[in-house]
Amino acid sequence: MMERAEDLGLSLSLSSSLTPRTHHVAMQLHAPERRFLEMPLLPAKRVCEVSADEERSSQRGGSDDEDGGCGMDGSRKKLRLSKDQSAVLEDSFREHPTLNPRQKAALAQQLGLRSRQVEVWFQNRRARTKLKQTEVDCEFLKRCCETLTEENRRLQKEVQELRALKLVSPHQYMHMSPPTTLTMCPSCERVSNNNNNNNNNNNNNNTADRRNGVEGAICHRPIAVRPQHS
DNA sequence: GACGGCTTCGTGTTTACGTCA
DNA sequence: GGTGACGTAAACACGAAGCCG
Repeated sequence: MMERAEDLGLSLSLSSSLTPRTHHVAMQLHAPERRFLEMPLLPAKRVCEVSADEERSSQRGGSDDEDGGCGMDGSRKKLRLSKDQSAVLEDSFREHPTLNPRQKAALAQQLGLRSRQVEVWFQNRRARTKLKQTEVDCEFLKRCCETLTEENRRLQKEVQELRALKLVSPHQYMHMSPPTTLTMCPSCERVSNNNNNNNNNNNNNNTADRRNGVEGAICHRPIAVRPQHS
């Protein structure tokens, strides 16, 4: 079952997921958090019972198995989140791909989970989002590569034809109309006016592409222009 | 400025669980 | 109904980086 990109929060820019940690403490509760706090606690579908107010979230040493996480025989039991819990977490993720401690605690309390579980869910969620984004980027670059290969083939053919013409009649060649060389960047489909603007245009295009969610739309290729005949 | 402790994150791996042939 | 293969996701391990005293 494939999840749609929007379901995975792929509309979020990658950079937006990097909330500066310095803001964690300073951030105040705002609308989504208040909404979480106002919502009723959801019954957690648990494989084993864990007290809701457990707050030990040490990532190393204090494993979940110790702090109420099942597994009397040492095996870790897996909690399966309910649909409602997943929905709330998804909503929260759309609002904030990363959580500050307050948000995490509020979410954990609301869902009847441990902070550590919320934290792990967000980590896995970010990883899944990145994986999906990578797949999308890969697909995009593959298409770019195909386009460029095709273009390269066409241009090589054109060069061969021109060389053949030059051998036949240099005089005739000088009076020909310019060849139909590339005047448009295939990646960003922007027509070049002059060489000086190419780099700037390309950089701007990259920025614009990222804003539009087209990650990986990188155009470093110089744009060929029609030869100037003086 | 160097250092250690703490926390969080990204990344890769392990493993429990659900589904399906 | 039992079973093995496979996919998914929760949990974990580990190193990197930032912050703070």
